Amino acid sequence: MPDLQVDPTAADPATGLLPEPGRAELRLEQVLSALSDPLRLDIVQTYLRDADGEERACGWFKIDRPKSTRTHHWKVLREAGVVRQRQVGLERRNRVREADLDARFPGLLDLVRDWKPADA
Amino acid sequence: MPDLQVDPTAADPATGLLPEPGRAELRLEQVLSALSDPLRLDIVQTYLRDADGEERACGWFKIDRPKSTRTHHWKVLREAGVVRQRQVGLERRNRVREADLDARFPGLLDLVRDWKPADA
DNA sequence: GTCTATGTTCGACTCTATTCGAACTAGTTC
DNA sequence: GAACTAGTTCGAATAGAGTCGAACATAGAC
Repeated sequence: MPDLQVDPTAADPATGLLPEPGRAELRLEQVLSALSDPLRLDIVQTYLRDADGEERACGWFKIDRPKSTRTHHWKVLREAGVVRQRQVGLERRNRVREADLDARFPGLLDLVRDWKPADA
Repeated sequence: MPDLQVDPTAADPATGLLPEPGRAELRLEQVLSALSDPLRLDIVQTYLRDADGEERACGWFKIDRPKSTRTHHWKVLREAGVVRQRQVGLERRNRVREADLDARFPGLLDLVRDWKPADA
């Protein structure tokens, strides 16, 4: 008997979109928690500064960590609703959900854009 | 031989101020981390909404947790630079560092003020 | 088919956070 | 002095977050 359930971790076959919270489901505490890690803060800042609003594959961000670590952080960001991920062939293309975050938490992304890392 | 060092956790004898990071030392990731806990977010929001800018003792916030837990959360908030604590007699009087936070992270406290808890 | 590239999943480990009770300290009041 | 109060400190238990290697999956090029 085949399992007719849909894998809740899988990408939408039509759009390639991975599951994410809707705009109304965004939780401030979860977003803050996702952004409180320096590595993730750096990912989001790099996107905001250099990605020109385009989708960027994980590899575009030069993250000097093992692949499993990177996957973990992308997942945290996606589940908090900070980034949207779309599967295209082998790549997972990412973009920060600027419109959703600006609508729900105005000014927050500006703080991330202006952030200066501690050891800089 | 007496220890002439000053206890770095003690209140300033003159002002009663407990040690805290200066405005320039505030770190976005640390502030976000401090605010990512629902209990602490509630503390800060309660102050912003109801404290009228005045100092408030810990007991003024009706926090339904053991005393040791409350002490812990106040310490996290103070060390992140979110609140200032002043020892006055038996009480520890608290205030959110609105001017410092607005200067370094404009808009952040507005998000806290407008936050709606999950189970509300 | 093989090879390569991009990323996931799993399990384990470590480190940090959170929670709390019990004992304690220090003002205040009597 | 004793009693009360506001809060700390310590130690321990538990839960959670970050890190990583090894094995795996899948798409594309050849």
